[in-house]
Amino acid sequence: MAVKKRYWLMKSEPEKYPIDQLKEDKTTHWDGVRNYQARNFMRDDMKIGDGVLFYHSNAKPPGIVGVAEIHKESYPDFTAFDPQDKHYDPKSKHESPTWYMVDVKFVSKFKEIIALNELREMKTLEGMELLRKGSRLSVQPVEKKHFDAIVKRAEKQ
DNA sequence: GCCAACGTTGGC
DNA sequence: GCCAACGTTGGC
Repeated sequence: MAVKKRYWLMKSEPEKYPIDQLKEDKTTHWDGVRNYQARNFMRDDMKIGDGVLFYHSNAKPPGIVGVAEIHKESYPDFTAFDPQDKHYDPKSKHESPTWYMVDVKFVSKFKEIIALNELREMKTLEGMELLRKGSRLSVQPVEKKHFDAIVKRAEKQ
């Protein structure tokens, strides 16, 4: 029985991993998330085929740049085991990993970024987590109506 | 570079 | 369990 498709937003700094890189790679593993709430979404709730809004953070301007989808469900984030890695976490053990990641697949890149200031002006996005003051979660759920409104907006570009 | 809004750590 | 100090995120 198919489970209802869910929608997400995932942030990436374009200096580290821009959407163009995902387009080239086609799929990638989403490593380096070190926040428990974000981890729980990835580990427990993300299913193959779920929709993902790809957000560029720490960018000029910040905003949503395209769509991806969940390509592989959660498995241990191996970068946490590597002492040489920036995201190394000695608390995470192979037998009981602390951190998990998923694989995402490129779907589309918007013709133009939908900048954060534009998103804030869209009435249809009222209540969206991303737009909440102080929102910092790098992996967050998105309501279908919000996901659809953003994709629709992108199609009008 | 500043700083608000968190999240984490560790002393008590 | 409380909470001050500290670290991080990320917009501006």
